Amino acid sequence: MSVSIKDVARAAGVSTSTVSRALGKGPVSAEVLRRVESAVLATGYRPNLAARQLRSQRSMAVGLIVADIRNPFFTQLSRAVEDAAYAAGMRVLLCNTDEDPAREAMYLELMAEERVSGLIMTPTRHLSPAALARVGRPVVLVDRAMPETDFDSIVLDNARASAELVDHLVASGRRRIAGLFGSTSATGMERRAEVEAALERHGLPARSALSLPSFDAGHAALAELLEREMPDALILSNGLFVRAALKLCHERRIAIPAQLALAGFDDEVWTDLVDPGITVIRQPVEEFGREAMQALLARIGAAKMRPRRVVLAGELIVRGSTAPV
Amino acid sequence: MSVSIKDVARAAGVSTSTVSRALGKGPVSAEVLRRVESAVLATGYRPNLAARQLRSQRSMAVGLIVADIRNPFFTQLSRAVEDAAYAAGMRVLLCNTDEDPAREAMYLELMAEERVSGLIMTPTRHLSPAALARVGRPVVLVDRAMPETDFDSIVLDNARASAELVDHLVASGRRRIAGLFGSTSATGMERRAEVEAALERHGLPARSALSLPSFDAGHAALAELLEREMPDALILSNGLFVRAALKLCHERRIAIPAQLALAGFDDEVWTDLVDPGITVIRQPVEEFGREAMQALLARIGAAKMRPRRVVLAGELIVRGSTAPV
DNA sequence: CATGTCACTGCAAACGTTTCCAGTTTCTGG
DNA sequence: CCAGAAACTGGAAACGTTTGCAGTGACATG
Repeated sequence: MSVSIKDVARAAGVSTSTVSRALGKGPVSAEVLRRVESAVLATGYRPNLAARQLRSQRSMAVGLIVADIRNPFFTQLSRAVEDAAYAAGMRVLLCNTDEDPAREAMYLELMAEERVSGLIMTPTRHLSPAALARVGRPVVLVDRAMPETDFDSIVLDNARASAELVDHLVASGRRRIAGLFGSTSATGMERRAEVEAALERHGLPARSALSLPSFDAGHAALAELLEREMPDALILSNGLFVRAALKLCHERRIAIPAQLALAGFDDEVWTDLVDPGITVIRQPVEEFGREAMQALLARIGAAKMRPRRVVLAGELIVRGSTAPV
Repeated sequence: MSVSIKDVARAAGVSTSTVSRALGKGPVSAEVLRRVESAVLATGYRPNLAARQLRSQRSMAVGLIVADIRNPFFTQLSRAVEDAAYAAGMRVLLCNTDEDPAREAMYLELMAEERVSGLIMTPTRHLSPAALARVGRPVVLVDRAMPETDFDSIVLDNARASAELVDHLVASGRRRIAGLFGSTSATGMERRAEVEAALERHGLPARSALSLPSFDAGHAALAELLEREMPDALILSNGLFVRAALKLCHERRIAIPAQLALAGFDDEVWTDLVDPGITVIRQPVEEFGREAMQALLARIGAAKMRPRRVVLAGELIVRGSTAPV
């Protein structure tokens, strides 16, 4: 049916071992190499990756587990990871957990079955390090990782970014600052803590809420938050929440920035298209992806290394949504 | 090293064949099934997918080749495909061509090597049917497909959508209607032809330009287009172009809809957050993905079927960007 | 000339499954 | 009670590679 290495060997008049070595990096004579190459062309041979993987016990595939690819942050991340992976001759298996620990666990299983050579993921808060270790492959955590984790991790400097946001809002005259943070991730928790700490440094009260990181959940949480006691500024811990906040302001005819200032994480494509533009922390997402892949390849190469943590700085982009009143 | 089916067989006191049947759907006694299941648990066995694929010649993976996952249309599409695929017990291999025929060809090669059991793709205009057939796997085209293609395809009713856009703009008083269309896809070509036909039916002149489907290229093309002769309405054949047009209007302080009406394809998340909201054709993207996967599975099941074409209707969503002046 | 080294090659054994085949037991109908 | 079918099981042969081992010559070194 399909043409195998045997057909190539026959066409080139050599053994299958020699073909294998000619295609790989084993030592072969120039003459044989030439014959094998033309035999490959003549027969239209394509190596069977399953056979190769079975024999060599290496898969040339990495897993990428994110919450939801439709979140632009993860979209960008995945694209960067794919590019880096293909450049290194590896393929990517993408999974969406929808922040559901059960799906997360299922996909970890699947990755183990696939014998991926490594794993990049944005874990939920509920994933135990033990479960992660049980996968038995190198793992790199991106965007979300407890500070004291045993795995390599690439994260934003959340302390600095949170402080910058708070400082900026205070400088622009806001005093009643509320925040909404993702409830499922270590990152959400971290940003909340850092925002509260920064507020405390200014001697201001902290009003923070948690929500599942989805547009609808965020929208509902914000509605409730604004209901209780109207703040004069809102800090949103991710792009979905920023969008939900903006939508809510439109619906309630809340004037930005006059009545309410808006600032958050993630510089999505539309943040400078709306009026006023939204003040955000831009995260170096592409760099997250590249660094993650690089860390993973290093880890695959040398399993025994102390876990490495890469902390990247965000960039505060000031727009009209936080203009002084 | 890793635990194989042999270990399970030994633990359960049966042969490997029986374990295989117990795990698959072969006939086994209840007693043996029980023993095998507990042996699997006890040993922590995970089937080796490479071995399974090698032996059974089936890969349980489908390829998905799109232009760029960062385009929200493809993001949504890929998510829908993934969901449908995982539901059917299949994995997805995602590739981004960036509209580059060379990369497209390379990924087709790769898919062949992977022995994917099927392929879903949004081809560039330059991909020859012959090259596609050479992959030797079932292929389903999504979003982009010549009407007379030999492959299954899922497409938008571009004729109707284009006519609706034109009719709406004319009804709202516009007469100098220009369009920008993606140059790399059959869809861009089709929409251009249909828009021009609709304009002709109204006895109006057609002014259309082509551009690579990226934000920057679209932005540049639009700048040039507006330079030459200012239209009173713009039709944009994809979400990137809509965004580029809006950005350009902001930069040039062109008033929407007073000076220029904006309408296009793809209802991205921000189209109702900007002011005025953008009039668009909403495409049933999730349905594209589901239908594509379903068609692919059908085709995998029965190779010999006449090619089937699914045409889905878009929905015109009228917003302020095309309000009558 | 003897010896060792080196570059190259082929043989054959894996890698972990599934599946064909044949064999054994148990059930069913007459 | 027998024949035949049906249900279940194990043995062994694949699937297409890579790779350890051993063998061949060629060539340099002493």
